[in-house]
Parts: sequence; structure tokens; C-alpha cells
Amino acid sequence: MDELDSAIVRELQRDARQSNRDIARKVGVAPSTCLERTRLLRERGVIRGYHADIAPSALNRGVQALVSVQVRPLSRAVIDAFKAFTVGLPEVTAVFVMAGSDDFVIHVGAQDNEHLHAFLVDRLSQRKEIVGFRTSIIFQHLAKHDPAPLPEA
Amino acid sequence: MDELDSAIVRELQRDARQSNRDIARKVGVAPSTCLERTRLLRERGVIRGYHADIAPSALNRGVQALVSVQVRPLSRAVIDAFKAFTVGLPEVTAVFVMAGSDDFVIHVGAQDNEHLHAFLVDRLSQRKEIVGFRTSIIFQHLAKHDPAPLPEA
DNA sequence: GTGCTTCGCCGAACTTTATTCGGCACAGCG
DNA sequence: CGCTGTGCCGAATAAAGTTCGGCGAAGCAC
Repeated sequence: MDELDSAIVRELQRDARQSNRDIARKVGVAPSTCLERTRLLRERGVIRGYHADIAPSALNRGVQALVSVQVRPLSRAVIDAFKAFTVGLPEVTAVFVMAGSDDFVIHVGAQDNEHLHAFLVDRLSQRKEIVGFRTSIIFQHLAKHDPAPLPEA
Repeated sequence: MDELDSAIVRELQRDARQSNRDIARKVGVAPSTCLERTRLLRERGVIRGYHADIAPSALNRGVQALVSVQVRPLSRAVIDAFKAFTVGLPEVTAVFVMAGSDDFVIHVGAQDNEHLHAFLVDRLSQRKEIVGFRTSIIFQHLAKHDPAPLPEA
């Protein structure tokens, strides 16, 4: 993971669909070299994939929320089962397994408040391992797809 | 946004770097048609971009956390300023503006616990509009990059 | 210092893909 | 029944992806 790899990764984070030639030119290396580097980054698991960023409203997910969930007992079996359950639900777009007072934070998207409510009541709260959950509506979601590198300190 | 558009979007969510020809073949249409559809999707803002998914540890972000923050007064000026501030920090990878007891949820990544602590103490808690915040470590983060379509109901 | 080996980069050759554009067919409408 | 607009197709051209032999620098043994 030298400076060249970082530069390539940065470019692919910014725009994953620009041509290999363009990336090569920007990072100052031959296209064949850039291609080989990219292949290795993928192989090493540094690059996990390439995904289009889609406007949620276009996917019928105009309403989004974070749901904090506490489950009991806090055993591996229960955690794994609940995790697998939530990931399988179409409304769920991300699952965080947490330390602290909440065991899970689930990012969900639904068509509107009514659908969100139905999801919470009909799907989520069915699970017997849940001993409590709290839903917070997301007004705005800003994701940084091209994060600045961390300071060295 | 007909069935063809959805199919193209789905493919690009799954793998944004596959060739237009492959996508065209999978969705059953000519490459030129597929290209034109993709161009329009981009133009309409349905497709917001294409980004590589990078392993956090490769970016020196081995430790991640969600930070729930309450700010006062809850005015637009304060909210916008705090939002801009957090988005500008390199450790911050996403910002949620929330309804409910927390006004913000901030997704941060740092090299280790020490760096995370330093970030919270030296950067975040400097802000005078913060009246309280709570940090929860993320053990695991599962993101669905190819979400199943929502049920019609 | 010198010869040997390894590694990574380069650039040319070849294959595949992107992109453009004229034409055609179908649907909607007067 | 003809007219018009829209969207898809496929061929042609330009551009990009991909492979591979060779070269030069770096590291090492002697």
C-alpha cells in the first residue's frame, strides 16, 4: 500500500467508472501498470467492490430511519441470528453491530411513514429476542465517498 | 423508471465496473440502448455516482464508531454550521441529521481507540453548540450494496 | 566493486468495448 | 389512414482493456 496504490484507490473512490487510462494518467503511470495494481488491490481485499450510488427516492425509499435495538440474551447465537434476520429484510440497507447500550443500529428505508411503521410493527418487533428498540427518522444523510486521508498524528 | 431502468440500476449497484455490453446482455437489450438509458439515469439524478468500496483497515480506519450528538439552540444556522464542520473532518465518513432525541449521528473512523478518543476530545467536543454526545463503537458493519426491491404492499 | 537475480514498470500488439448516428418500427393522434 | 414523435437497433469508428516480452533499477552474494 504505497503512495501509488493510495492514489489509485482515491481515484476509484471518487469515480469508479472512469477509464483505467484516465486513472493511469492522473496518477502518473502507464495504463498496464495501473491495471496490474488495481488487480492486486482487488486480490488483496483492499478494493471490495464497485457500486453505483442511487438516489433513495428512486428506489421507493423516501423515508429513512436508524433503529437502535437491544436484544437478550446477548449470546453469539442470538446476535448472529438477529443479524442474519435483519440483513435479509428488503427495507434494511445496513446493519451495525454495536458496543454500548444498543446492540444493533439498523439503517432502514421505506416508501413513506406508513410503510416504515408497518415494517417496524409487523416485521421487526415480531422478534422475541428484542427487549427494546428506538426509531429515529433521518432528515438528511451525507456520505463522504472521497474521504480525505487521516492526519498522521 | 420502468422495469428496464430498474434492471440496469440493479446491475450497476451490484457491480459498477462491469462493461456496458455485459449489462446490456443481462437486461436483454442492445448495448447502445443500454448506454443511452444509463446516460439518462445519470442525467435525471437517479444514479448519483460510482464508488469503490474500500476495506476500512486499508485506509487506517480500523476502529469505527457512531457518535450521537445533541446541539443547542436547534436553529437552522447552528445545524448547518455543525453539519458543515463535521463533514469537513477527515475522520468523519458520514453524517446523519436526525429527528428525535439526537440531532446528529456521525459515523467516524480512526486508526485505533487512542486516535478516536483524541478526535472526540480535541476536535468534536470543542464545539460550543454541543450540549451532549454519546459514542458507541461499531463491532461490525454490514452494508447491502444490492438491496432487494421493496415489496409492493 | 561486480555479476546475478528479482521485481515492477513500460509500451506495442491485439482484443474488446464505448460511442455515435442513420434508419426503422411502433404507438398515439388528428 | 397518414403523420409525428419516441425509442430501439446495428453497423462503423474511436477508444479502452488486456497481454506479454523486454528492460532497467534495486538488492544480494561474493
